[in-house]
Amino acid sequence: MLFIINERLPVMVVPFLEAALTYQRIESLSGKLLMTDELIRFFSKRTPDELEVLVRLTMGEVRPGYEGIEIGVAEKLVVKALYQVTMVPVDEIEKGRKTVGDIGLLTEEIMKRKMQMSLFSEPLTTERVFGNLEKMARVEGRSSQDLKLKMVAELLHDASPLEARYIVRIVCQKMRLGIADMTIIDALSYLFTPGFEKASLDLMSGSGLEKLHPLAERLPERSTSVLYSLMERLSIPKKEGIPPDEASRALAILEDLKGSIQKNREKIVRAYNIHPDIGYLAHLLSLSGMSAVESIMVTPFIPLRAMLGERLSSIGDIIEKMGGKAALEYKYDGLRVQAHIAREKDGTKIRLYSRQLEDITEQFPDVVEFLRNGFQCSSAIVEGECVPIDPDSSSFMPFQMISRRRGRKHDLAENIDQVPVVLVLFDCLFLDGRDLTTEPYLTRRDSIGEAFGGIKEEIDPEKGLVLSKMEIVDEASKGEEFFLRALEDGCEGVMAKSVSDQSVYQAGSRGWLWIKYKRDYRSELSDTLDLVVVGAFHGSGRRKGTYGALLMAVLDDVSGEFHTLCKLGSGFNDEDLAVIKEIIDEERGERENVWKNVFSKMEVDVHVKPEKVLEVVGAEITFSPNHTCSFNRMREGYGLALRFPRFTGRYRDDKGPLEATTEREVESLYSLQNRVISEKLPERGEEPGNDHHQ
DNA sequence: GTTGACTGCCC
DNA sequence: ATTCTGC
DNA sequence: GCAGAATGGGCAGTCAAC
Repeated sequence: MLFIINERLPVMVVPFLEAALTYQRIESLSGKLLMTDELIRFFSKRTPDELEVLVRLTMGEVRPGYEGIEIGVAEKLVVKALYQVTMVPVDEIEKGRKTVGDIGLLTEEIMKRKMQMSLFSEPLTTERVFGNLEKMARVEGRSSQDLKLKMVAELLHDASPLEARYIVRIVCQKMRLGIADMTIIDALSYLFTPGFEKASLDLMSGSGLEKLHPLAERLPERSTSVLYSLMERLSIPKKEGIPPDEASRALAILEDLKGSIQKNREKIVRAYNIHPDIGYLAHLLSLSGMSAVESIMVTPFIPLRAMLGERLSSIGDIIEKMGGKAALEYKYDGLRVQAHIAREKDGTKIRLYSRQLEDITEQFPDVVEFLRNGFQCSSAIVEGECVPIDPDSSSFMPFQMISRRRGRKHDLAENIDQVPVVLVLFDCLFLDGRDLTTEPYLTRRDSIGEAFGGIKEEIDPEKGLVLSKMEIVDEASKGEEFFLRALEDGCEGVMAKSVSDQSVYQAGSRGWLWIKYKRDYRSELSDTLDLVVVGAFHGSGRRKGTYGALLMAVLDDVSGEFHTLCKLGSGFNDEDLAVIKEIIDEERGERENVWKNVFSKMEVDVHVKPEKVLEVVGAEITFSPNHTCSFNRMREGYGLALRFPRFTGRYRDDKGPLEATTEREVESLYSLQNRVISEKLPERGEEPGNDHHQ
């Protein structure tokens, strides 16, 4: 199935300018329907191969994400290429990045200024752009950076400024058009729903609809706006001077059509969720129509998109949302793993996929062994969280431990010894040839036991397979108790799961059948921090012209220095962004003037005098190689940082920088973060709060 | 051979 | 991961 | 409520530069 586009025939001739103009129009529009119309127009009347390439380009990809093919080019390399093409000095380009806030737009501007000489260039085709992207993804080894750079430069050289904008964005995989996978699927569902032509003819042939003929004639364009405005006008027949019975007949035809589009959209979405490659689906649709897409089924060794959960901040709300009853499961802090297993003639084949569906089998041979030993059926897809454990105490280790295994290629054997893991299973999506994604939660959970007989909720480092701890609750107090126990046992929180008959596995979507509930969603359980702004970073995209993130520090009240704990870029609304810009522009200054008592390893765009205090909340304190809070005090060579930091919306104008959270306070939060919980718990008669951070 | 910038992918 | 926004 | 786009900490790998 691995093919190389260049080798396919026929050669396509879609000018890249057409793509660029389409993208430009999409960006300038507001309203998803209008954007969809542009896409529809762009995608229509293409061969299957052309369509596939156009879809991939629009997604900013060469191959589906799960194949793990990397272009390996991002902003820094683009800056170099841009320099090669325009001879505008790198530091000038860098300066522009800060004011323009979008590497694509910046490229366009610089090209406009500097490119009078490219009259002899060859017009770009989408094929050529795509072909170069593929080459970029393929090259590696010595001088590969140079080659990639040359390929970007080559495209830029032949591109008009507008085309350059999008080449750069495609290369960096940041299209920011306001459309992405779901809107492309929308467009495809319009394009491949049959019946537009017939509806058009029907409307044209009826009597009394003459006023609508110009629109009805356009139906085969498959534009959303044509369909919607026809329907709107037919719904007010009197005003339009149309016979009511004619109108309702016509309306019924269009309702019908709209219904089919909706149904087809759902079918394509379903296909996408169980075969997450839109380029492939587009090709298939173009070649064989909807029926081919409908026949796509859940298949071992094709990873499904993971189901995600919504969030709520109280157990009571969760139980209410789920109709009075919910299953609560521990939410383990590790790597999400989708395991595909099948017995074959020459043994049991097993592959592991990450949440983004990358193949991570090679990094976890121990997990593969656990699965092989425990598996009692013929084929299955199961899902779980791979968590690092301390085998002596059977307690969980911090997330940072397992990060050391993810993606590792070297010294695997030692690494496996250093970071033992177990796989905590929580779902079963496929068993012995049967697709279970449409079965309710409790059925799927039972199937885990069927696949792995004797699997238990207790951690068994030898066996390596664990069933996620679960309890069905119908009152908040019971749920709270379970939640606190989860925290005590070293988990992030709980995942509530609907136990209704409708509780299917919603691959790829974030619905209300699963609801996340974490400690830091609850203010009583997570302390907020009052941090001092010491630096700022220019924003990009919709944050251009304001600061995208701030560098935040604590006070070391012994030395009077400010030490950094995190950057902060989440939790700001538009007003906050504007206010913060003013604050910073007031306090900013030259490094040597304003950073006399600031100790930071991190470079910033703008140095800020430690003055303003903002309230920040995060999930937990971790060791940090980048931040200077408590540097060398808790661990040699490391400081402390805040995981998942965000602004609470509260400006602590009542506090000066000397009243900010101190380094010592952060240290004590770090030491206490696992114990505080157990003090709030009733006795359990088991081991006391396990301080799982060694 | 070692280091550091850059990139991509985990959360 | 979390959060905000436009529709 | 959905889809999209801002942003966080931190890890490993790759490659260029030393």
